[in-house]
Amino acid sequence: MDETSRRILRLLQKEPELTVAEIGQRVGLSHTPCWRRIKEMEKLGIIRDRVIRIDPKMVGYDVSVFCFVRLKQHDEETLLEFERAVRAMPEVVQCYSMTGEHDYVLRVLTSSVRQYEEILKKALLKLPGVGFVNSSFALDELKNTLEVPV
Amino acid sequence: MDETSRRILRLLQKEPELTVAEIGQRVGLSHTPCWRRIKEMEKLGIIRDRVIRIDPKMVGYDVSVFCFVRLKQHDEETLLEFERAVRAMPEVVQCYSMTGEHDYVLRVLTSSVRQYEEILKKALLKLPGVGFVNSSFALDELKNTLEVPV
DNA sequence: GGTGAAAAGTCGCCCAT
DNA sequence: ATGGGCGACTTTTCACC
Repeated sequence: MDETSRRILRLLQKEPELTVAEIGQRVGLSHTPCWRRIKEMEKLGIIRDRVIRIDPKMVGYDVSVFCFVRLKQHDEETLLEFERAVRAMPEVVQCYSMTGEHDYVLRVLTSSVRQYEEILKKALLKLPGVGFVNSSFALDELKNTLEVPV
Repeated sequence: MDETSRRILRLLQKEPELTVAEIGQRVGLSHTPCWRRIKEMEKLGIIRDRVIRIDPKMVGYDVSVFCFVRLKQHDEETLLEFERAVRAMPEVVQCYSMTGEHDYVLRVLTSSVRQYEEILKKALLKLPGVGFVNSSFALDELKNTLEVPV
């Protein structure tokens, strides 16, 4: 990982449409070595993958909810069950275990506040081991990027 | 947006490596109409773009911090300044304005707890209008997907 | 809205340096 | 390690149903 590879990463993040040859050109490499560096970074796991981004609002998900969860018990089994259940819920797009007053923070996509009620009552509060849930609605998404400073 | 287009979206999300021809095959279309549908969804903004995902841990960002911010004042100008400043900080990968006890929640990437201190003192606490900051560290990222249920 | 062929362009991989 | 060249494959366009 030298400066050239970092420049390639920056370009790939900023302008994902660039072709390998174009990236090579901008970093002063012909397409073969540039391609090899990209493949190497993929193999190492630095580059995880390429994904498409869908605009949630365009398909009916107008609301993002942050949902702070405390568990009743903290034994290994409860944790694993909870985590498995969360991963299986497609509306939950992010989930982190946390320090501080809450055990987990989730971000949940819903079409409306009303539908969030549903998800909360029917799914979130019924997740394995859940003791306490505190929800905050996102009024606006100011920033949501995958770009990592390199 | 009929069921066929939704199936295309699902495939694009689950298996981004698929070629247009393969996707067409799976949804019962030849490659041209499939391609036209994808382009249409891009033009409509349903498909925002294609991005590469870098593994933050692989480039030295081992810690995600959730940072809850309350502003001192809530006039238009303070808000806009704060939001502009947040967007300019590359370590801040997500920022939402919120209902509830905090005005904003940010997710911040750092290399260590120590470096977070730095960012907190030198940047976050100095953002325009910031009154109060409460930070929680992410112990583990259980889920972080861009997949939207369609 | 659908098909199929053909063009343009990119990638992936050989080899030489 | 880099650069050049070439075949294979994908995307994109086009003519037509």
